[in-house]
Amino acid sequence: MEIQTHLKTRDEILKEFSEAYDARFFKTLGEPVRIQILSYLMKNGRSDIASITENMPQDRSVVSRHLNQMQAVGMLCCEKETRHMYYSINAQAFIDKLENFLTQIKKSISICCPPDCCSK
Amino acid sequence: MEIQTHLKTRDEILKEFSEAYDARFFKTLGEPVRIQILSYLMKNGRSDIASITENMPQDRSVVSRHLNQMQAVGMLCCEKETRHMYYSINAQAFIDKLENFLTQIKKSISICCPPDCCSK
DNA sequence: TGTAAGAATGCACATTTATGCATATATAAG
DNA sequence: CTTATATATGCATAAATGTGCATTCTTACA
Repeated sequence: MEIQTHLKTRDEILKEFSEAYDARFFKTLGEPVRIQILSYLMKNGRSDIASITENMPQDRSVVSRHLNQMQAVGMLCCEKETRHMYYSINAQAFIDKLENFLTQIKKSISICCPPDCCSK
Repeated sequence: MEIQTHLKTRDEILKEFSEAYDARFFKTLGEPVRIQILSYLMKNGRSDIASITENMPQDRSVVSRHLNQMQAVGMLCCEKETRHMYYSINAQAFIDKLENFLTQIKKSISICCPPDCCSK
């Protein structure tokens, strides 16, 4: 039985980094329009699509699609009530995803990077 | 003189959040090809463009442009030596940016979000 | 000085993505 | 049951982005 079975290899660390990475999540974060929606929800809380769209130049259908995408990647959650679709920030999932990625990045950089990796 | 001059208003918090947000940075993070480059640099450290390109299907010029963009948003740093352009992860700047954004998100959500904001 | 190697840039092209209109679906109200 | 409202979806279009080839630029080396 090996002594260091609990220690992770460089490859394992890098694999965990890759697994913590969600391209769609960051693509979703990369669009200013969606950050504007996020700001609105932080300021006004749970809102329906019509309310969110009032402060934006985009068409209602466009905002609807953005919201749908943001929900799909775990940033928001939604509930249908009567005719309205209410969206709110999925704070826990959102922060968890960012924190998890940050943790993996830190681990990968500290363990995997050779000394000359991060010069300057 | 007011008592709470050191306390930030909701609008100030949201403004700080907006300022911590860098669309280009997250757009850069959203492309899997660039994450592949990042992984390579984590594994192999400071490398020139030719070496990085060896393990990728993309053309050298394409990789060159990705690297340039990653450097522009603060993820990498580069040094020209003789004919070679060496890139390495700008660990401090990279992590700082992510941590700063995460901090602002947390602040904004905890202070700005109404109680019903993050239901479910 | 001429040649080769590494990288950057101009350009064209393909893919992705954002957008808005028209329409469809679902639900509330009269 | 008809109409109005809120949202979702099909479709076409425009803009952004990724890609590769050809060329240029810089620097090392013969």
